[in-house]
Amino acid sequence: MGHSRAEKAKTHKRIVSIASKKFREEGLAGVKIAELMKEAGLTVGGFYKHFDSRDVLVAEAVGSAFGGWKRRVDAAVSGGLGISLSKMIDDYLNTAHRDDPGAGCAFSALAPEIARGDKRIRALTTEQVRNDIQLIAGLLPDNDPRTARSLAILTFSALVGAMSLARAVSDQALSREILKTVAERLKNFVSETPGS
Amino acid sequence: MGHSRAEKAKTHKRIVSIASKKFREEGLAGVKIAELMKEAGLTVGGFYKHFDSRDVLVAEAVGSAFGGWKRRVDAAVSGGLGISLSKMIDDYLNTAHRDDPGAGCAFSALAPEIARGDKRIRALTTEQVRNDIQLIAGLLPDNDPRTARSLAILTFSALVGAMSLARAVSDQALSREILKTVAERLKNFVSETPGS
DNA sequence: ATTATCTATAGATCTATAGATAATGC
DNA sequence: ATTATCTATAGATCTATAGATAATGC
Repeated sequence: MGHSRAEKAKTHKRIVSIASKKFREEGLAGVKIAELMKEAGLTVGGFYKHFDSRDVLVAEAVGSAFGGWKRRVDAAVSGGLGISLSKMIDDYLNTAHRDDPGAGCAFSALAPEIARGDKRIRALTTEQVRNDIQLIAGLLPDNDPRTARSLAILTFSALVGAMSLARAVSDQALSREILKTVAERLKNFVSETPGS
Repeated sequence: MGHSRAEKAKTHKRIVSIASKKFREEGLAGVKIAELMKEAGLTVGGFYKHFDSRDVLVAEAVGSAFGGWKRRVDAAVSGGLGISLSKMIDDYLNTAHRDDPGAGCAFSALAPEIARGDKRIRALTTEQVRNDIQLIAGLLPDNDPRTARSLAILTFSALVGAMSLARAVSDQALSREILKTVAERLKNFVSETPGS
């Protein structure tokens, strides 16, 4: 017991990171504080020196999940020679992402619970949706900005919906069909749509 | 106390109906049995003569939510002169549906919780997804069956994703933009896509 | 002296059950 | 006699807090 402030900051980040993963895996309501702290190598008692309440952690962890996804895409965009929309779609709609929600998109894992969430979470979410729409629009072939935005919104919706459905069904063939079909259709669609 | 068997059957249906609504509104984890029974005009004690466990009710209520949606679409299809895809899209992607999840589509309200659910719920869900894909494919202009199925899967995914996102964001203008844009794009898309 | 974490627990809540009550249905 | 519902509660669980402990940091 009794650690430095630097260590406390590290601990804080570790708790948030684990929570972010667990919330996406088990839902915002499904994660217990004691369990979470244990996974972080700590005990329940310490929790409230890090967060005023459970809800504060939820907001921080959801924000962290958004941040992780953003960093990942940003890295892909600026890292190599940029990322194509096609690559982004394949990076999203695959079975690895489907089977590891804890490391994946927070929208497909948590959207309905976020919709029931408090102001803070929904504000974070609004900002993130705006960012993602612009990000996808930027990856589209050079349509006029309005068309690009509109196609980006459709693409984003289809990605989130396809992953949600692919996870909800128990038949693996149907699940894969959903991922594959939506990926193909989105790629064709976007490249073929005329500029208005 | 002490009622007829016919009344018990009615009571059972009433509990399931209220549960189905509440689960879509508050999530599968958010509904308390005592609260639910009170809304049905009953008390907690009677619950377990109707359901072996809470999970049994969840499965029945999710099935009921699917059934309700199916009846609604079936009625629309056979009722008038049939329903167009365009009508169906508008019937789904509007603010009334967004603001009343309890009476709406179970996928956009519950998909991530269903994905974490038990076998029974996921089996029900698989069947329902299959039905909905076929239903949407049947509403599409006469493409070949494969194309129709593929477009139906994209359409279904986009509907569910758009509603999920529209509910998750707090900015009303953005929320409406998502609904409106996806509705328009889907309508254009489907009518313009060549038969392969 | 301050504080990061721990142990222990109060208080609230939720599922499920036991036993009582008042009807139905043979 | 059977049973649909009620009242009451046991048992489990979860959030949050109180007070102790062992470090840091002035």
